Parts: sequence; C-alpha cells; structure tokens
Amino acid sequence: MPELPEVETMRRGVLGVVGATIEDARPAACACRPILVKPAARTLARRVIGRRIEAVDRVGKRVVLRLDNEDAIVFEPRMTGLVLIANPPNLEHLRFHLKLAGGAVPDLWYWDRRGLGSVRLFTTEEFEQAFGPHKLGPDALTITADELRQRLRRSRRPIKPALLDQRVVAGVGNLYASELLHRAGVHPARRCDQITREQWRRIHAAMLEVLEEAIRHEGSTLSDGTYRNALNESGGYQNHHRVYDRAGQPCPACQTAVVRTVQMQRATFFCPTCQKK
DNA sequence: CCCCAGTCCTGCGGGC
DNA sequence: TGCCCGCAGGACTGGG
Repeated sequence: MPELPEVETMRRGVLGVVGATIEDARPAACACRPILVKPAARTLARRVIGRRIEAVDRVGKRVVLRLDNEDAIVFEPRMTGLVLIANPPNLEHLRFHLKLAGGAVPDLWYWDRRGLGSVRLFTTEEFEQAFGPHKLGPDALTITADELRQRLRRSRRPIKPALLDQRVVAGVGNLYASELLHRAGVHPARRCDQITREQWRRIHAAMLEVLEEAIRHEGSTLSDGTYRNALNESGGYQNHHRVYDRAGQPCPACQTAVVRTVQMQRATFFCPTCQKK
C-alpha cells in the first residue's frame, strides 16, 4: 500500500546512501520467486557497479537513486515493497541487494512480500519516457489547486477514482484519497464536472494537509503490518485515520457511522453526514 | 481520448 | 479445528 507519504518516508530514510559507491548489485539470495529486474540482473550490475549515488529522489510512488552517469535506479514498491538500510522483516522475501562503500550507511536492500514491485535501471531518455508529464501528473505535494481543478473539471468521473489516476496527480493512493475527501467534506462519488471552485480549493488543501501530516507520522502501517520505514520501524499515521478501514465506527467529526463502499473495485470510506452527495 | 475490467502476487481473516 | 475462498490495491494492458 505504499503511497506518497510512505515512499517519501523510505526516501528520507535512505538519504545516507548519497555519496556512496555501488560495489555490487544483485538479486538477494532468497528462495522466493524473482521480482522484475530490468535490465536483467547481470546487465544492471555491469552498468551500476563503480557508480556513485548522487541523490535520492521520489517520483510519484517510487524511490529513485540518481547515479553519477545520469542513469537512475528506480525502486517501485507497489503493494508490499520496502527500501531498507536495516534488517528486513524477514529474509524470505528479500529481493535485491545494493552493496555500498563510502556512504554514511551500510547497504541498501529491497524487500517485497508479494513481489509485485520492481527494481529498474533507466537512462535519462528512458526515465523521461516512463515518468514524463504525459505518463505522470504533477506531484501531489507541489501541484496547485488551480492545476488540479483544470485537469479534472471537465471529467465526468467521480472524484475519488480520479484522484487515484497518476496521470492527473502523482502520489495519491486508495487510503489517502478517502482520508483527504473526508477532510475536504466532499462525497467520493461526486462527479468532477460538478465540483465547485470552492470545493476544489478544499480538496487541494486537504490533500496537502493529509499527506504532510502522514509524512510527519512516517506513513501508515495497516493491520497486516507490512509497511515499515527504512529502519524497519512501523509508521504512526494509522492511529490518525478518520475514515479509512473504519466502517461502522463513529466519524471523529460528527459521530455518524463511517460507510464503506466500492468504486472501481476499490474500497472507499466516507462519512455520509460530513460528505453530502 | 476517456473510461473501466482484468491481471499479477502473497498472507490473512471470515465463514462453514 | 482446519480448510478454502475472497480480499487487500499498486500500475499496467487491452478493449469498448
């Protein structure tokens, strides 16, 4: 479930690799089915060994290691992936190992229980192809209210699934979409083309507030316990959720029971009192 | 272009 | 108590 706050927390947690040189890069010695590594592990290793890590960035829900030849290693955690500089939750699902020298931290690991994530190496051209403006919208932390509105105001889609579209805005996932719409007081099924300017302003403000607050709490670790920060510690924002995974429990604002619905085959949570259709 | 269903994967919780 | 099915939702594919 890593969304923007969780991936940003991972990114901050591994900043110590900046300045390190890559000594080796290989799939971890585990018994599990291999994840997607592109190009193939041997080629990837040949191209990154000896390279210095210049920066750690985030693009949407991915962690990006910028190398000194302008190539980029991109970790995409999808549902259950973690970028770690400490012991992983278990050895069984350890997927990839970057052996480092000369940084402020030992080594960097990619762990992924379900294995839906990937480790990929991109040239600048390939990176632009994959994550350029035609593929990925502006980041949720930097998009303006007007930009968000312009991108959706003519769409007939309901607002909640629209916020999950990474071409519209990058970083929002299922959990924070429900949370931010509750804070904005907008019903998740409200059609984008029927949302007022004032509501767009509130949606944008709530998006920033929720994401920044979640980053301050180092993300949400749900009941399955999968998400951890780079040091394999739980996040804390799950204790501040107002609607997500709280069906039947009282809305913190008005005590009405939170409702669970399904949109686009995904669970949506909202308060029928605070979020009128 | 716009929108949506289906797909991958594993662990777990609910129901019987 | 044990087993099985369905669900969790990232991003991508293909079709209408």
